[in-house]
Amino acid sequence: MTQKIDFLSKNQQIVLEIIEKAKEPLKAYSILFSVQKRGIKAPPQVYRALDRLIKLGKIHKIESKNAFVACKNDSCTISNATAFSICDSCEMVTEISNPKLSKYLANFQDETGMRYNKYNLEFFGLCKKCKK
Amino acid sequence: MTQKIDFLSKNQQIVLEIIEKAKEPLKAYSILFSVQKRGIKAPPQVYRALDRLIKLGKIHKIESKNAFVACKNDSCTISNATAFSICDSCEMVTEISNPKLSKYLANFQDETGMRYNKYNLEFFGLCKKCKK
DNA sequence: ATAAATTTGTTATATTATAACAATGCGTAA
DNA sequence: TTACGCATTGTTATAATATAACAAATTTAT
Repeated sequence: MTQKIDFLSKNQQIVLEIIEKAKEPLKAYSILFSVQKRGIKAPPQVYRALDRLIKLGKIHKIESKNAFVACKNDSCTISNATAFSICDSCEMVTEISNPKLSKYLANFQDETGMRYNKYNLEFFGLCKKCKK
Repeated sequence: MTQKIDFLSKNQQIVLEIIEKAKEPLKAYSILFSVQKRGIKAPPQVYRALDRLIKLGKIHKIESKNAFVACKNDSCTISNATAFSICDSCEMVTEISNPKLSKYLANFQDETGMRYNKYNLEFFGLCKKCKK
């Protein structure tokens, strides 16, 4: 049988904890270094945990940064519709949860008639702090 | 003086040509291999050309694939608003140019009042061919 | 309990990208 | 013209990101 959908292995819990504590997106190798004391020794262990956590919607990957953030939305158990706000100056990343936006994108249909089951949107600009 | 904005160096022309000819997104190292006959020998030469072409809006990077596509929109000279349609099965990528979508995203404002000068959107699904 | 299947650990290596510095070209002011 | 400063290009080396392949351990099905 395949792994139960709501169960996290030890490694997955450790990795998730680190990412949830972090105030900014974490890189895979920085996660690796900070969990080496806890018994995770090699990249595949981290990447497997990351893959699984992504599938569960517990974390998201910021593609433009190759970094990972915890999903702030408690009820989010799928990872098929994500939008982020990224500051070009301080690199702050926040997840955007805007029902209008989600609805607009989920229903978007292009000229070819192709329909989508997943999207990722990354906005870049200067955050309030950095604009001052 | 800084490089003229509408002038492409030899390496930039070569790299652009390869990407324009390709029917699918190209990876940096696959570009490198195919241009070695033409005198480009090392990664930094390719990456510099790619960076410049991106800034000029001649090509775009598909972040989820670390691959590069030519901009189909002739008049596109900036690279600050991109949207792509990506087939999960055949990996086909096409640029979406939908004025409504662009307008919607360009004007999007989140709760924090942060304003954006750039966005990248990637849609995933099955293309017509693969859905059959 | 044992075989089959899945998950986890481990080693090695592939892939993607950039730092650092040298060589070359290019504009300009003496 | 030449020599100086500055930007661009070439080159070597290496950093950063990610996965293949297989072994060991654990779980599941019978």
